[in-house]
Amino acid sequence: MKWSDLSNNTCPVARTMSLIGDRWTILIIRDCFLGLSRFQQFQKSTGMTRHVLSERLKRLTEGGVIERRAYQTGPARYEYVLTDKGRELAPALSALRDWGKAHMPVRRAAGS
Amino acid sequence: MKWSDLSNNTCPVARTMSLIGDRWTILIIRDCFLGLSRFQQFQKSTGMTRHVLSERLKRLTEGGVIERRAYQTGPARYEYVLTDKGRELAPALSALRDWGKAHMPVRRAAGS
DNA sequence: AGCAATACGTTCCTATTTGGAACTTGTTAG
DNA sequence: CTAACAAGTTCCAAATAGGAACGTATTGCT
Repeated sequence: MKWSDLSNNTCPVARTMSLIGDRWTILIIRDCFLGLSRFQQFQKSTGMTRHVLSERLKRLTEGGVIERRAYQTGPARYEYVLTDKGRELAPALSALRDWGKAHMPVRRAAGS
Repeated sequence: MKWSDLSNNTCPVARTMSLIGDRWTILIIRDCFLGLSRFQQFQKSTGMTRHVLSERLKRLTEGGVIERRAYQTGPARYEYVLTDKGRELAPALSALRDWGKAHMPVRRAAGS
């Protein structure tokens, strides 16, 4: 079975992952909660490639988690902000953050 | 930047995702919460390939989320159960499930 | 004895996804 | 006229996932 066939799974966790379960996606959503909204901001903050960022933003927009909107014409520029649906991921993000704080200590880099 | 370089990120969400943020991983953890513990059970339940399942179980075991233990000798057979650390993912799983129930309706297959 | 079934994997090959860098587009500032 | 900014797209190589077959150790059936 392919990952992409998960969207009609009877399990709600599986359906959730089919939309936000790809690499990097949850970090974009985290950035949205932190107030970031622009392409370059996401790219710099997460370190992901433009290529993948572009694809993820498209998917999240189609999925209704974020909304794409022009913040200037001229050279058209867009930003991405959470929808109500997206904001309701707050409890999930909090839980993942709390778990990370409790169970995923930062390993100090060698030689520091 | 590579996905695999995320484990020492200063953000706890990023560190969490570096361990459980790969495809299928959260569905394995869901299955553990549902009481499944064996290789074939996970494979049947999620539909993922043995190949990937094997890799994920290794990683979750190394990460201390699950524990691998023999449930019979003879033909050695192993099962995988959540550790305390793993069980503490319950709030995150609940949040993802609730969000899926609320926002990810099942699209009925064509012709049903 | 010989064969199928069970069950945890590994191996091999192909297909899809990701990583990295360069390029595109439209406008303003120097 | 050139550089800078900012949101992407394009191209290619590297890594990961999908699918099927194979390996291994034992039990039960005939």
